[in-house]
Amino acid sequence: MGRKPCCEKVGLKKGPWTAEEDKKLINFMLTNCHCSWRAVPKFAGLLRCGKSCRLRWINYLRPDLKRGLLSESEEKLVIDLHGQLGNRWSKIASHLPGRTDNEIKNHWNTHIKKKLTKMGVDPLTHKPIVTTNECHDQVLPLQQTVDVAEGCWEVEEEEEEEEEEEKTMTSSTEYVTEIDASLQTSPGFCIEEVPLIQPHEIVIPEASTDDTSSSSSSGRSLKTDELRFSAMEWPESTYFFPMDDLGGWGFNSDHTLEHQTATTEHDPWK
DNA sequence: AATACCTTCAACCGCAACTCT
DNA sequence: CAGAGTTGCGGTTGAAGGTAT
Repeated sequence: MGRKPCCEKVGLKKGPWTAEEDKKLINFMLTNCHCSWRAVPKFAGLLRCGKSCRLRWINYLRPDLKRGLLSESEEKLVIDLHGQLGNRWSKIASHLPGRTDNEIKNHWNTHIKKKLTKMGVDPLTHKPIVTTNECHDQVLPLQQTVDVAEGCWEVEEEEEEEEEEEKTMTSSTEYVTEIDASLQTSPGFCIEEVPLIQPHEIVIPEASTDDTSSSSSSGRSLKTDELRFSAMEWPESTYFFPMDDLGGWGFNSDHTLEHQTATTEHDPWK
């Protein structure tokens, strides 16, 4: 006898989520975050199983998610952590605020694996890929592995000019420590926890005088437009897009949620 | 322009771990 | 303590978009 399925699957929808479903889930999660996932679809009015809702929320809708490709330092950190932890993606993700295990796993499989292979490092073992017998069983110390990785990225930087980012870390291990410290000091927000925000608590900040916040600019300059809540402050990585030109979920001026498809010219992630 | 092939990543599935009764 | 229910994790799939021919 098998276990009962996590939910009644008959009549439940599968596949990509629609904007309407997203809206229902976000509205529900922002006001009723303390009920079980199994009950979420029922109360949120969704024809999905709880598991699917959980996945959608955690991997895509959660407001503290960072979007876009992993930065160089994040990639290095992932390699470093993968060397220590293996395919324990959730553990790795816990060191990268705003990133999900699924995202990191995907990025590893599509980008990092290739990069490591290209530079002669086995992505599974983190050992150099060798053909000569003399190098068999030679295990690279972790730091050496990372150094090799850094060499590769230096080459890449020349090819594609990267946005300058503060990379003062002398090693990825140090970076891990720093991130852990920042997590511990973050103002009362845990990735695993969704803060209870009532709709009336949502406030929109005054427009910044900073030119870079104008809607015509691209990329992370939108930071100054990020919305804040009176009850608490969302972490740095939280982005609620203004509704004029960016895709994704955002709040209208009357504080209602709305989804909008991005125009490619303004979508910072394209 | 049409087609085939490749890449990406959101979403699914099965199972293990954890929690509750 | 045992069994049922719930949650979380990691592997895998497949649709969509991009690129090559």
